[in-house]
Amino acid sequence: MGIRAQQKEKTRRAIIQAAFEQLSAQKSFTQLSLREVSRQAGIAPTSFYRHFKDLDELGLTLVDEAGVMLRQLMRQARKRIASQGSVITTSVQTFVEFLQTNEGAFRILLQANSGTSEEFRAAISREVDHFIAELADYISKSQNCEHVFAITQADAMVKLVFHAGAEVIDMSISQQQAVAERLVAQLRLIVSGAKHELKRLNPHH
Amino acid sequence: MGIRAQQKEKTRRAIIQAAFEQLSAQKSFTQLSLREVSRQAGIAPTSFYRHFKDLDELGLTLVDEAGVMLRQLMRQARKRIASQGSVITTSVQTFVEFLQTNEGAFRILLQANSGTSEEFRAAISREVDHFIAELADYISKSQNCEHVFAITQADAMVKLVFHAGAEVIDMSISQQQAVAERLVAQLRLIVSGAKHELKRLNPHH
DNA sequence: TGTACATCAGTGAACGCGCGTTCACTGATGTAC
DNA sequence: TGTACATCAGTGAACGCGCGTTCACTGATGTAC
Repeated sequence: MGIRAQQKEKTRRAIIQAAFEQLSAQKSFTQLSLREVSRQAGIAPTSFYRHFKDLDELGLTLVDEAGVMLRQLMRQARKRIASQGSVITTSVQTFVEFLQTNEGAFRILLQANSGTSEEFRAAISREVDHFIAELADYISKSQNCEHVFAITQADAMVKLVFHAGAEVIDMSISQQQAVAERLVAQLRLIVSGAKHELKRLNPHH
Repeated sequence: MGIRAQQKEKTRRAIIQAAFEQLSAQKSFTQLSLREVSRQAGIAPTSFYRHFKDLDELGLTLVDEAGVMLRQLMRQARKRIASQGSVITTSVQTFVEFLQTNEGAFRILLQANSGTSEEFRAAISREVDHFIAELADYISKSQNCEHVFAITQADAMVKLVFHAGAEVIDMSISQQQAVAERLVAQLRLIVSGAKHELKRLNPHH
């Protein structure tokens, strides 16, 4: 890669990073401004257009990046589960750690999808659904249950996890602990309920 | 109430209604503009100030109004449950009906709390927590279980319901049906899991 | 009931501001020979 | 290696726009006597 391409890539990263950094409880994606992001990225507002057609295109890029991180999270959690067991607590713990490391990335997915273009919302749904589908796969294998039943569980679990994530991200550590514990209890309820239901439907186990 | 006070109240209602009407999947509360709301309410932008200090104050009013509607929803659901039984499906059905009747009101609560003032988010939390507390009360009575355990269940259920509501509100009726069914299955999982856990902890029942 | 004054919801003009976007330009990097 | 030209990331000036907010005002409604 030539010097010019390297520099361009560096600027592109600066824009993306600036956008992630601007996301907070007080400022959601829809409230980002091209000028403000450019300012923080250290470029003139007009330079923004050398990298993205508009803010919406940047938004889709942010969602993609966040998706990549989600997949890293999954891989990491799987690795830890394999070595430690205790699926639920390990997963929740891994998730909380990731929240802290990749705050901006998760805000894009957790925060309001509202007030954005249909395309943007679809992109977020895609990432979340992908996450749900992977979890459902895991569940249907380990419980040897129907796909729909696995999806029902996975959907509930992921939504509770993400919702808790959205709460946790702006909390003090002590409050985080309480939410994490409640989340673990809730996930256990679902797992326990699923076992119960399965037995009821397939008594020959 | 004099003519002047009546007219003032009427204008105030017009502002609130205009704000609710402007909320949609594409436009969240943070994206409302004082001028646009005033335009739709049929008044000059400057008249807005005769009723609200600023948009934030209007926002808090909208949250209050939505809270009132939530409480109506609860009363209605209770009444129906008493006469029909089948707690879960009745509740979900009641909720879906309410979503359609009070769309704007629910968007305020369901949509992104993000990108707003701390006060605004606190007001929304208050309404939702109140809803959760009422449900937890009901649960702890009917299951004769510990308060924390009831809260865990209620929190999970309300969050799943609200999340499903946020999905449903912009869907065609056929898609709504699928989400509603999945939601019912998820709530059943939680109830079933709770029963299971209770038995495990209190075998002398 | 009639009159004189006070209140105050609603208004139009005007303001300064940050925004997204366009344009022609610069000068370092890349390429062809 | 050296030269002449092409590319293109980054720029500063300029634009029109909708915004929130202020101000002095109007005229219907309310009040006191």
